[in-house]
Amino acid sequence: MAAVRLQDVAARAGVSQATASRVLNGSTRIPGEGVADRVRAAARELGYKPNAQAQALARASTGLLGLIVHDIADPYFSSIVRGVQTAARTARKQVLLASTDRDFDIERESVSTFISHRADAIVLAGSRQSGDLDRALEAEFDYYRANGGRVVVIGQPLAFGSAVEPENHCASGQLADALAEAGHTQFAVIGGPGNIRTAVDRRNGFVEALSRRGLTTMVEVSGPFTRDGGYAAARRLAAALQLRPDSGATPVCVFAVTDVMAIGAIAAWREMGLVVPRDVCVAGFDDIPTLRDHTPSLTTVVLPLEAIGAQAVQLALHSGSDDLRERVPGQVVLRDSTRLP
Amino acid sequence: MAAVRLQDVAARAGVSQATASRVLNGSTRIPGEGVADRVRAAARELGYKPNAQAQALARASTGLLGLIVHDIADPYFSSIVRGVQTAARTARKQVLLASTDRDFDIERESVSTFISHRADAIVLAGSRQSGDLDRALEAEFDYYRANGGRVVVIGQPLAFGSAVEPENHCASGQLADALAEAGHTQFAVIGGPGNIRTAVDRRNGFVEALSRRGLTTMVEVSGPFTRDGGYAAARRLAAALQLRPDSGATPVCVFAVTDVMAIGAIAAWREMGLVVPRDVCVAGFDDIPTLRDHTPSLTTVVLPLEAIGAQAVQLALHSGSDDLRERVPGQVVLRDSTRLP
DNA sequence: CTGAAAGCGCTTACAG
DNA sequence: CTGAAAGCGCTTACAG
Repeated sequence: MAAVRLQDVAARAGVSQATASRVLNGSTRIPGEGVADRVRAAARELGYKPNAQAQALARASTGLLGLIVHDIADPYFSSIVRGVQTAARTARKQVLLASTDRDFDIERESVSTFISHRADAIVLAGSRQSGDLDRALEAEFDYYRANGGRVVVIGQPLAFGSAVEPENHCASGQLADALAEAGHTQFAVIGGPGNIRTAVDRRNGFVEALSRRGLTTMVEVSGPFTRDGGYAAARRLAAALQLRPDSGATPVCVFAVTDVMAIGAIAAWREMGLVVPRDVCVAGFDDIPTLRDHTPSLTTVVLPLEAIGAQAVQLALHSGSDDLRERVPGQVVLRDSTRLP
Repeated sequence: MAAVRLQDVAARAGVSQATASRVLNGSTRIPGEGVADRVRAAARELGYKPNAQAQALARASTGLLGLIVHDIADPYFSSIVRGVQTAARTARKQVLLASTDRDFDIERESVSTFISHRADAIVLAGSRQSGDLDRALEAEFDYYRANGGRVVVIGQPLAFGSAVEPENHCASGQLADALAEAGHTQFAVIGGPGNIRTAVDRRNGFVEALSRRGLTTMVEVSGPFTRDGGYAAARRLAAALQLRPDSGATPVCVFAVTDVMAIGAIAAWREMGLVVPRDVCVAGFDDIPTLRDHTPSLTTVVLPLEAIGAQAVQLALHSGSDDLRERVPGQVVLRDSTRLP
């Protein structure tokens, strides 16, 4: 049994294929009521389903939205994807998903494949190298944009394309201020990869706000943007600061540039017998959903993750060749993990 | 600037379109070296990218894999999706993702859309109503399968299609046994929706294993398959059992049919001043990644979530019209949340 | 080994 | 308002 085609519907309704097409999909010029009804009835009886591939070929657009994330299992990204999904559904777009495992080769391949599939837009979530963008990737995007494709990035402003930009630098500064005003005097940082813009911005925003108050970080360590990256970095940090359980000393306040890293850090310290916030304090960034049930509750900068995903879809759907930029502020929330005695 | 077509490549290489097609995509009968090289060079110089839509129309398959989950932000599903992504990538398939928000209407629409896009296979993750499957959904699938589409479900065996089935009933029984052998004597259950097969199987497996030992649950409550569902159910359970902080009584052991619900339950109890496992014990199911950094550590049944996603892809890619069934055992792991004094 | 031509299932000017 | 026909960009028997 072959799939029923538009032609089958047309034959059954006793009209031409063009007419059937118009009543079933065409917007303007809907044929006379009687005809339209006959066509719709025929389509229903036959169980007609338009072939999206054929429609895409005949029309300009595919209705496909390409979405690329570093790791779909990371709560930061899965929250964003949720927002994208919801917005895409109301816009009647289908989402083509790629999770790159933080591998830039895979990322580039994904872009290439999405272009082959003629996605109407490509959303790139997760920051990239700052400075010189991968040459090959840029070439892909140039080609894509030249052919009418829209690209929007979440997290880093590229030299081209639209962007949804969390105010990482500014919000990190506000976090530093809030912490200092809460009485913290000693700071340290667990940063991310040096070629990831988001990591760098957050670290800089924090450190610069501190220096404005005449404060300096005692130590800085860094690692991959993952739970394990935070875990490993935290061990090095503990060694550097010679942290001891219940030493009685004023706890150092550590800024982990990501909630996920902060959680890894807390796990590492717990294994060493260190208690947060008694022996060491820590703040994160993002406000991933997981935090809700984490102990101790984590001080962080709240980012509206789902809304960010939805906004990316809005920018992606925006007709017009101009590139848009949407800034998203973060909100500092102090919780148990930075509570002073 | 229009996208470069195969014809452009052929012209530049001085060969026919058929030849260009064969060297660039066709498998058998690769033309002579010289010709092939010229075509490849032309394709590279022009930046040719095959139009996947056109290829899909001309060939039989689209290379698309439709994946439907209840909620992409739920760690259970995002872990599975990660496994699907990885397997799909190695199989060179693209993933079309739909997150339904646990709405069966949206689920049906997603299936319908995936069929329109002529996905080669559709993977449905998340259990459905047991018994009478949504009539409309079934009709969609019948049509789809009749046209060569493969469907594979994760979690529930449908009347048709392939399936990756965690051994919910059996593993829950093993969990009950392990708990009883650890010394627990009083039990309760936080179950899921009555029309969700997975929830029912897990509850039954647990309760039946208990009864084999002459034990009965003291109370059973249930709620939606979510963190908040577990939270609300836990409050009702606490009221029913009249749980009090530090009462000194032997803690009741509660089986929440999902880790996500168990985490919500612990949060509810914590707010009531109840301490796990001192005042109440709890075990979950799934072993979502989040558990790794949860306090207290949660007793659960480990399911290889990513592997399950990967297996679903294998079944989806399996050529042949026969339906396959893959059973996945769970492994009980006892942790702090059920530790007796 | 290579090419001319038909066909995949739709949409959309262009006529009537 | 409706239809005949061309075209979207590929693949693939069928000939040569």
